[in-house]
Amino acid sequence: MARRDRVGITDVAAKAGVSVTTVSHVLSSRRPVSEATRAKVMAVIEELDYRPNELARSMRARRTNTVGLVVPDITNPFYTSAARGLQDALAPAGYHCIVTSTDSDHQVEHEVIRQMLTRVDGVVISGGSRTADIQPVIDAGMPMVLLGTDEPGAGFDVVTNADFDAGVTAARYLVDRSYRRIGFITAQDADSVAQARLDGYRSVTESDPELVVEETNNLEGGTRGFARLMQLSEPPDAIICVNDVVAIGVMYGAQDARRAVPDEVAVVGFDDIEAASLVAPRLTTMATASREHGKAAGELLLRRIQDESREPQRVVFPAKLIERDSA
Amino acid sequence: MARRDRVGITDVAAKAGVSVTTVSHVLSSRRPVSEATRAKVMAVIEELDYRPNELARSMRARRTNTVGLVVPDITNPFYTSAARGLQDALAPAGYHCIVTSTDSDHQVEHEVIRQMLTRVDGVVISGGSRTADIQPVIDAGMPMVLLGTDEPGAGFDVVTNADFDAGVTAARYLVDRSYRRIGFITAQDADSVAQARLDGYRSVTESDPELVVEETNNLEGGTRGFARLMQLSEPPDAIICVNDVVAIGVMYGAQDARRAVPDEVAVVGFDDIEAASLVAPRLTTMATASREHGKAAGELLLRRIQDESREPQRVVFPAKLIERDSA
DNA sequence: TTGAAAGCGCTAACAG
DNA sequence: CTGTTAGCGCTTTCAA
Repeated sequence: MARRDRVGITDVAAKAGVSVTTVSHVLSSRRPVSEATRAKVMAVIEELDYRPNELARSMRARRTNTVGLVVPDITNPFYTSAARGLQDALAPAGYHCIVTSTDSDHQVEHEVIRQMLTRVDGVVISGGSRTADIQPVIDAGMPMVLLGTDEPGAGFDVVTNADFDAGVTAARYLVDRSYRRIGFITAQDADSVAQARLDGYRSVTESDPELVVEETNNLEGGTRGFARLMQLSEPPDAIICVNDVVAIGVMYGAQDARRAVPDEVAVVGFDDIEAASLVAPRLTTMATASREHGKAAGELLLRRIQDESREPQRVVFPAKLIERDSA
Repeated sequence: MARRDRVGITDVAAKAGVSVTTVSHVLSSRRPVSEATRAKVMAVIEELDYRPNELARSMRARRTNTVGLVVPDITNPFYTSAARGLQDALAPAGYHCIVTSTDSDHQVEHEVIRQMLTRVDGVVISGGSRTADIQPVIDAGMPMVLLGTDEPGAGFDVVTNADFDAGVTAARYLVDRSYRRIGFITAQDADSVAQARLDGYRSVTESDPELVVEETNNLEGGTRGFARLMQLSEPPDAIICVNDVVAIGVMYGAQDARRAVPDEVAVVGFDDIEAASLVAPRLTTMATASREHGKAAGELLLRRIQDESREPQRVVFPAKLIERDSA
């Protein structure tokens, strides 16, 4: 089955006995067309099943109605939700979205971004890209919003998560519920997100440095971290973990050690992954509004595309405490 | 910051003192260019940081190097992985991917697909779209591959999951391990995937109809289903669940009823969601090779774009048994 | 080995 | 109210 030759505006014009200009205008309503003509043209459009070629339109208008989304890995739930939120914002405006995963490879990222530049009206970039990687975007004067980064390099639209505050909220929640010694399990080579969460926690507890342990960023890390914390002369009665997987690991450690959660140790995680509500006891956690992040990024980007001289804006979403059974 | 006017091929030609034709040819190597000229042109390209406008290229070549992916919801892990696999296949070929979630709204789907038609070289459609919705794609002679559908409507490239076989494998695994009475919890208003899994199970057990119960497709459904199954005069010693969430629900039911998993009741799920390896005991499940699905779809699509008269092909992936602790 | 010029399908001045 | 025409930035005959 060969691709059928698309019917063009010329075909419509010919068949309707009018000029292409007129056809163009019945489509765009950018200038009056007599009712008779309009009807005739519409009939022909219908009959020929004509659809304007968006490519040609884009070329003329220098507007592609498409934006690019660059993420480390679309498979990461945070980015998945964000992508969905982005589409939520884009769809009503008739915008499409090209998604690319870079696996955090700067080379790939750089290349991908350059490739996109001529095909999109703007880009959403996430995953703490280095300034060097986004330089081409800046040079091209391409509308851009940074997602989930803490890049201080102001001058751009940014939407990000209040990770420090999330750390504060988690710690305070525990304090308010009379937990006295609160431990924290963080990840080895913590990224800025993990660091901010830890800093937030530190800001509310008079932290005994012993209470903060570094572990691998997985289930086993959590279990090990729990064991280490419990060996302290004064073990904690509550543990905050840098993310839910680690937190679940902690709960298994507790289970193995016959420590009741939350009665003997409370556990709080971050992210609200699906498993958080599926484990027993269900995990109390700080949820990131990832879909909202994406949506906000989309709205910001759309506004910037419309008005490139707008003042750069910074949107920060608070994490939301999801009270469940583990604390 | 106004969008800087992109430097075009004309600018390069002018600055290099050659014709645009020549510039075009040093880029495409579609005809010989003297080494001196080529060097000069390359130098100017470098200096001006010139990048050809892909839009204009696409328009001439009638090839956009972009494909569309239409899914019900990119947030569903199956589609997320598939999207990633699709990109895996596409990236080496220099193809990009426009992703759209339709929420299974036929209206949206129809509209989205029509919109895409002039912007992409092919589409991957998933989520059991009705024939009516994909009619525009067919009419346009647009290369297409159906993902995860069982649409018998042959004539298209299809990549799908061997759900029936997965049901068989799960049941047989249990039989081989000497479980005698195997129950199955399916979902109310089961879709074709659920139905195929159930059918596969039925084909290996001499099924006592009592052993198959319908429940809501969630954690509670699993727990309830477990309770119902245990009330049987001859309760099962193993339970297969239509998906992992239901299976986890079953495990909680078992826990509440003080039935040891897998010693008293074995549990097997489908999908291998993240939580499957995070719950205790870890859930044995039939994993769908979703990323491979997407990759295969991409390869099929690229081949069809190259050769539209190729014989339609059907790629079926077997589910993979992930042995863990629950069975 | 190189150029001039004709479009790809559409929109928007600029005329009637 | 409608039509003619000049491009958008590129590739590709056709001609030298």
